[in-house]
Amino acid sequence: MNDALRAGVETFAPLYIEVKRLITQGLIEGEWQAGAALPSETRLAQRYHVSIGTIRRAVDELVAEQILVRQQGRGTFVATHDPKRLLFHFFHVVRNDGVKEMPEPEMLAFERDRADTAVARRLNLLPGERVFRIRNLVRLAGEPMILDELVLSQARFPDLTEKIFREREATVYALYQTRYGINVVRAAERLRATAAERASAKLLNVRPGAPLLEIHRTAMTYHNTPVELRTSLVNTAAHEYWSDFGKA
Amino acid sequence: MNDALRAGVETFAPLYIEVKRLITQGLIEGEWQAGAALPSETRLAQRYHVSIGTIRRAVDELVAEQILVRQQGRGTFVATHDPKRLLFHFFHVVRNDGVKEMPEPEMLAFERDRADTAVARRLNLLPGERVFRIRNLVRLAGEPMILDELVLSQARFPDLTEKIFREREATVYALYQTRYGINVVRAAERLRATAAERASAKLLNVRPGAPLLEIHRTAMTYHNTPVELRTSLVNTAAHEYWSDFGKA
DNA sequence: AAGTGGTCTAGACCACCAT
DNA sequence: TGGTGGTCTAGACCACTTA
Repeated sequence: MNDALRAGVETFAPLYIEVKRLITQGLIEGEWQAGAALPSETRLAQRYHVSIGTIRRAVDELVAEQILVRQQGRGTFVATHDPKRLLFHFFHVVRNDGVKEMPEPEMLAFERDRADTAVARRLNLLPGERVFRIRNLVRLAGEPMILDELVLSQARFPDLTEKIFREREATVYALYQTRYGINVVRAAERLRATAAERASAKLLNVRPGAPLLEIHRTAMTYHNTPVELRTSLVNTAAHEYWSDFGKA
Repeated sequence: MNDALRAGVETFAPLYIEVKRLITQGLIEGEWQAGAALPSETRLAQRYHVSIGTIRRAVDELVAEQILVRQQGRGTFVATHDPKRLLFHFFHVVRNDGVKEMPEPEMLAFERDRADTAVARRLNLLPGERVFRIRNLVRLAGEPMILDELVLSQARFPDLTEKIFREREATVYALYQTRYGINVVRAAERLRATAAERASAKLLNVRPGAPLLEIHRTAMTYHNTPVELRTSLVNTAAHEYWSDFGKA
């Protein structure tokens, strides 16, 4: 594109970074929906007036970030939130012997609330903005194992109701993606050990004061924009949190 | 290299993977020591009879794995275990407000033992092989915060003594690297919540039964070969474990 | 000024998938 | 058979470091 696309951009970046930004923009604007195929690399090269090598460099990074998926001979696709992706990329609790079990969530409460300063900061909202608070009990192999609370901006999920959330057919992130066009692409997690309070202990079937793993997650969409806060309490008597999935 | 280097290799892999393997082999054999510069990409291309593009592809991956470090205009270097690398890549405990504090370890015990079946499996040893067990109390900002136990194969660290370990000048991984030529390049960690036992509680200055974060780490060198097991007990009253460093 | 890594190009050939 | 991604090449030019 030789400066054509760069015109008007103050700060110059490598071409492949610009191309990556343009592709991401297309994803944000819904030009390519989840599961859809992108144009072939040849066509993308024509469209952005760069060589195929530059396209490949940009797509390489989006594939590394698990935003796109390449399939040789078929094409390049927008990653979808199927159960497999959830398990491998966003769910890190594993049985002691290494077996991954599919989480089975049950909604306990669905409330409307307002963001305090901490929530506002972490969700990029103003203090006092409306949020949903949703509590779930998650079972593994039928046993209650995780208690979590989600916080979402009402502005971002305008018509979300308790019924929609409870009766969804797929994972929570698939709901965000299909109904609201919000594609969660990354999650940052912070962990600590804590003691079970009476209410949590009862739900998780442990004694009050028992050690639980507390996980604070911020789930993000493109450009690291936060869209969901989640606090999980995990009974790690027979399970562990695996910190390094995926690498080599 | 057009099949020249591939001759004798049964299972064909892309050239850049072969080149990556050859460079890694050079690192294992000590051809390039920690901190040293590799030959320039032009020279590597000549040496392995491939184009510069293929060299770059191989080096790209080693850089992504933090095994090599590129510096434009200067060259490509073997990553060293300086305090900064430790903090950013291998030490995930951070103060609640996000400030990273440099860990200050104090050796408590240095013992010789034999591997039980679990240790043997995780360290790729035979049950009964000799190991070191080293316990440390780690302070953050002067306060006791982490209790850890390392398990190392005596065969891998032949002349290691209590004195050498205690009087080392740099980090543990720098010691492995400079004295034994073992470069720790990756660590896998599994976490759980546990209750403080009497002895640990006393050392960490918490009450018995207080929740502690238990971290099981396997530190690995090239080809995911395990070289160190480490179990840490962390007081997370004012600290957290950050799970996703480094990404975007 | 010389040498290094960083970007970008254009094109060849291969492996795989759909039809 | 035609289209897709995957690999590999050769070379140009740029940005940065060192001397």
